[in-house]
Amino acid sequence: MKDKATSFDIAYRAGVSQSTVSRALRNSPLVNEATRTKIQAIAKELNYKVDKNASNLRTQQSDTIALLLFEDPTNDDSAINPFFLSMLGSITRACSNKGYDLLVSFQQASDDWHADFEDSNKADGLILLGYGDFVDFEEKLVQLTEQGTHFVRWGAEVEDLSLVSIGCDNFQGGKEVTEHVINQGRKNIAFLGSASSHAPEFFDRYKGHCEALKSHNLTVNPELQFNALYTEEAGYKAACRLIESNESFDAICAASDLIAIGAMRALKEHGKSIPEEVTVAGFDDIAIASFTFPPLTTVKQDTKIAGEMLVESLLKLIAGEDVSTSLIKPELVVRKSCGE
Amino acid sequence: MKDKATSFDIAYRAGVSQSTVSRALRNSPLVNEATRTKIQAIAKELNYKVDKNASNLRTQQSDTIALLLFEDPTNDDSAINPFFLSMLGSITRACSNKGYDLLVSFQQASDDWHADFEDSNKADGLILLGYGDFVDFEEKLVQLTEQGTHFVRWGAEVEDLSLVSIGCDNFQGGKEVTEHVINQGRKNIAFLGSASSHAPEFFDRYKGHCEALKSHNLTVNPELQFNALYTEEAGYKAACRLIESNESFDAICAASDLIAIGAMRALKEHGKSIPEEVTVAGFDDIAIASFTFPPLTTVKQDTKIAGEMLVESLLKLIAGEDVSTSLIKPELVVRKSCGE
DNA sequence: CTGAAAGCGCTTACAG
DNA sequence: CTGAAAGCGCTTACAG
Repeated sequence: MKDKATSFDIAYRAGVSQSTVSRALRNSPLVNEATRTKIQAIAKELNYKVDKNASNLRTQQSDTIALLLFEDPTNDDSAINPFFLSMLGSITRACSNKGYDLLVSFQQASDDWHADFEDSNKADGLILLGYGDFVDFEEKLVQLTEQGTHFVRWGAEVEDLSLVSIGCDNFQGGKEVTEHVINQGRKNIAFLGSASSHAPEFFDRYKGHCEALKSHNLTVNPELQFNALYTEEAGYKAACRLIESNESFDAICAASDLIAIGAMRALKEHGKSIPEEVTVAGFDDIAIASFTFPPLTTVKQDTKIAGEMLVESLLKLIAGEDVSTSLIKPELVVRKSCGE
Repeated sequence: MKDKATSFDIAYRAGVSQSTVSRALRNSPLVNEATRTKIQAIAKELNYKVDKNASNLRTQQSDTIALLLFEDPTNDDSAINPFFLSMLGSITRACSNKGYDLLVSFQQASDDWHADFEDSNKADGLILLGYGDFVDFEEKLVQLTEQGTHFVRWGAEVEDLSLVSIGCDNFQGGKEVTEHVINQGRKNIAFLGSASSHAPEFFDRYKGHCEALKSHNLTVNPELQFNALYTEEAGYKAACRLIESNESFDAICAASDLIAIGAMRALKEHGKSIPEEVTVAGFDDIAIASFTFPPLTTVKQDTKIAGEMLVESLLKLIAGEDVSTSLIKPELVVRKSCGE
């Protein structure tokens, strides 16, 4: 491998100063047209690329965004949650489109992740994405804000904290899907998913769920809510508890598709037909949802739009513009798991 | 936001020189224990982080790897292929474990992607991942090699090119799955997937497929091979062509799970029962494969191991060690789409 | 329009 | 064990 060319090499060949080379390569209008053309030709010929470490050091910005995907530590080695994987893809694409590079990092318990990337000048800003106990997480958000770090996060809006969140309107989504289930004639509807401030997204979906029940004059039976977090296994177990509880139920609204899929597995094992005996609905619309049997009725969170909004909001924030928290509209996707 | 602290700020507070600060923070054995402790305490207090641009510029390395995911340009805005998405996740995790950062970039037609990251000193090496016409792609690989870029790629081994590839033993996988189908009593087995050097992975799977047929004294009928590339839609269309061809067939081996899923859709639409009338097998074992109806028998490519091997091989390469191309063992995953 | 020069914040050979 | 100094490769105010 030959040594990399520097701007001095180009200057030498072009018979100009290194400053002029730098200007020409940045398309500065200060530089003479002919000189610029010549310099750019030489640069191309030498396969020259501006050294990003040097230019970033000089300009104190990196044109790079860091994506921190934090996960439940219990979930160590297993597959990444498909919804977040899809977000990862969409954010990567949105960054490419904006000419930014994306540094991706998975975070576990490490307690100083919050600042590393921006403080070490590797990224101009951060996108936070993931799950885990929100109460623990909140402290870190406060720290980040205090340090003046530029960041946006995916998730539910947080009261009393002035940070930019992009999230799905979970309340609305939970309400719409439950209304659909009610319209299919179901009355005893269980909710599988944690309903506490430790998992605010799920909690909002549950609140929307309850709202739908109330507005249709159905009673909210707390015995029909079972906690479950982020895995298919959690959904399976919650459904087993529901079945063994002897509460009567004819429908399940799950706080996520993965939970719904686990619930379907439990129902099948217990000989319950879907959707005849029990209908099942999910949330997220991950790719798998179209392929379950029966295909899963769910609420789509548009990851493509979400990724674009996260990136755009962060870039505005970095540019010093005002950015407001915003909600993405959920969309009911009717398949067959709640009847035709 | 207060200004970031530099090593000079720390030096000032600690009453030592900046060189000593730098040494202490890098845990150099040269530095006195007490001095080091003191300096590190101050650094922590000031929330100091080494400026990576400066240190990378100085050391000429970045502790960063770039992942280039190139895609078929026709596939512009749709979802990313789930198999590659899963690889992305596993590579990210493997990098984290090794203490490297990962720069992710999607590449389309752009014709000078090959060098950008390493030449601009943003990354120490490259991982190439993706699909598209291999013949076009090959030229770029040659260029990369000539420039002395450090890179590894996921994919089939390439003769005559000395580059490091990590890939699945596609021949073996194609052979095993076909043998399974034969053992289920099927004789007229169609293959859905391109069989040409433009898609070497698929081609190898097809070769393994043919080998299995031959070794069981079944004739290879070229009329039963239909081209299809990387999408569910392509699989659907190929299966339609198969059905309309009036060739008789009782089984389909697909070159990927996505193709298999598309084929299942076509079969169902044409009223063919799976697995009774036609069995279907895929390749990859993407997450969706367990949830199709019936669940898809397929060949697993272990993305977790693959990601680790790609990262480890690249790090060795960067360190100047010899690395050999290697193959990952495929694993037959029997579900119900080929009968019990 | 161009050049000489300073400086971004580190790491590390050199000298002690 | 520690410090003074050079230098990594750029960008950009300053002077012309």
